[in-house]
Amino acid sequence: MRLSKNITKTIKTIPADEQATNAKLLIRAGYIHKEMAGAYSYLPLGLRVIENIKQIVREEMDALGASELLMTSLQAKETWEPTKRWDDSVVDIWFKSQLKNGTEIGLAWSHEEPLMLMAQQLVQSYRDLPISVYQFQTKFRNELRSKSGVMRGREFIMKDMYAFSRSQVELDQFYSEAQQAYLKVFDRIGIGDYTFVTFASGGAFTQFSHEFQTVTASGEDTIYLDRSRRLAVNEEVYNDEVLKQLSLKKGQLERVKAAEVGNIFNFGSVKGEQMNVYFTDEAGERQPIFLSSYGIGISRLMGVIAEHFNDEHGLVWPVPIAPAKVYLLAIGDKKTIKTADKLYNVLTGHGVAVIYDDRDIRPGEKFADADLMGIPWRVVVNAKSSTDGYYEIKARTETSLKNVQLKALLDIILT
RNA sequence: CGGGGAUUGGCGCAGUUGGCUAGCGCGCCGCGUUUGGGACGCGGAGGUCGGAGGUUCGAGUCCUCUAUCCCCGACCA
Repeated sequence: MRLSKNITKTIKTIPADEQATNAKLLIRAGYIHKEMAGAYSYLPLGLRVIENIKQIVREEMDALGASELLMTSLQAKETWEPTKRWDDSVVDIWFKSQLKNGTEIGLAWSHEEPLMLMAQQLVQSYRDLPISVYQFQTKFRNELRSKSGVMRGREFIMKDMYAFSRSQVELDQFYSEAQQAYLKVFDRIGIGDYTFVTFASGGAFTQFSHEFQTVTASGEDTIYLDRSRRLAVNEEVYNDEVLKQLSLKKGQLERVKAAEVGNIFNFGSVKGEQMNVYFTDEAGERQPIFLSSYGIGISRLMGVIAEHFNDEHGLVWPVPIAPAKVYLLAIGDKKTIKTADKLYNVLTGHGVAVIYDDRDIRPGEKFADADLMGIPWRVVVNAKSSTDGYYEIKARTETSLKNVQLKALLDIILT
């Protein structure tokens, strides 16, 4: 990406209508644009981060054997009535509208019910099971109060996966595999060390659901964390009995703020019974389908990571999700620029995502923007580079510079 | 939904007790000098003060209503 072609410009002043660190940084660096409270657009850089997160999640979900689909955001009233969840007094975050003919519709805040209805049609036999699907979808939730930048929006991107099983045993098996896959995702994204499986309220179906909570001061949740066991309990279910049940010791627990980046639910056969989704087993008996669902807040993750990884100069993206691996800039005359152009092509040719600052501005601004945008590697081509073949490279997380030749440069960047 | 704060060029802000052509910084445009950590000089463009109504000779400034944004709380399948 050539910065001269990018619609985004970094800004020095902090947006007055944002308090949250993630929003301030993401807006200043040109990753997102605020449309209204709780609704943000993803600009080119922000979209790359979103896509990078999605790709990691996609790979891990695929590894579980799930297949990707994409459902509609428009939902029918009838779909939600069997479970009573169309009712505003039961689910109070609906955005509702209607068709020209007066038919009521809702904007998707979850896809559990529509997915179940789809399964009713597509899944008939035990031979069709187990099966799991997932999607990256925009969810709409009419929050009374959205806040904290992209961490709690009225519109956000979520990965939701649904698994259909033939029995509780089969469900539990998948559930624990998915849990491992989730840990792997957060590891790969760069927040594995700060993200913990957390026991939370399970709703009407089971005693607990499992959340994945990332420790951060800006989090909305309070959890009690046992670091040695890498387990936590959400404050909402925290009591002596629960501690005993999980054999957690009060003295070893830390009370910390955290942001929920994932949540997995075990619905058992309840949903299948409620919505009349059955399959025929080996014996020819009609059995309710077992459902479990698995969410990851994709856009919230971007916010949580921005909150966690930054310094006084700006963002500091973990390498796997950074919008580019390299921030390339030239300092010097036309000949230097030509050398930088060449290097840009070489790097791009190796599949490296590069932000090439080809703007006609002073070096200081480029350095400042490289830092603010939080790109992992900064490569400088200077007047000498074209003659001696050395390029300067610096990591965003360090202050020391290295001068290396192309081969060494590639070694550093490609590993 | 309860409480608190805010709304003035693209962004961040200042505008004393109501008073003349509404200012400043950043950004933007032009010319020149600069070029390894957000340069500098000169010259420009751009706002009718969130919206509606009112008080007044006169309203960015006072009153009423309203919209939006931020924060705290409540809420969060």
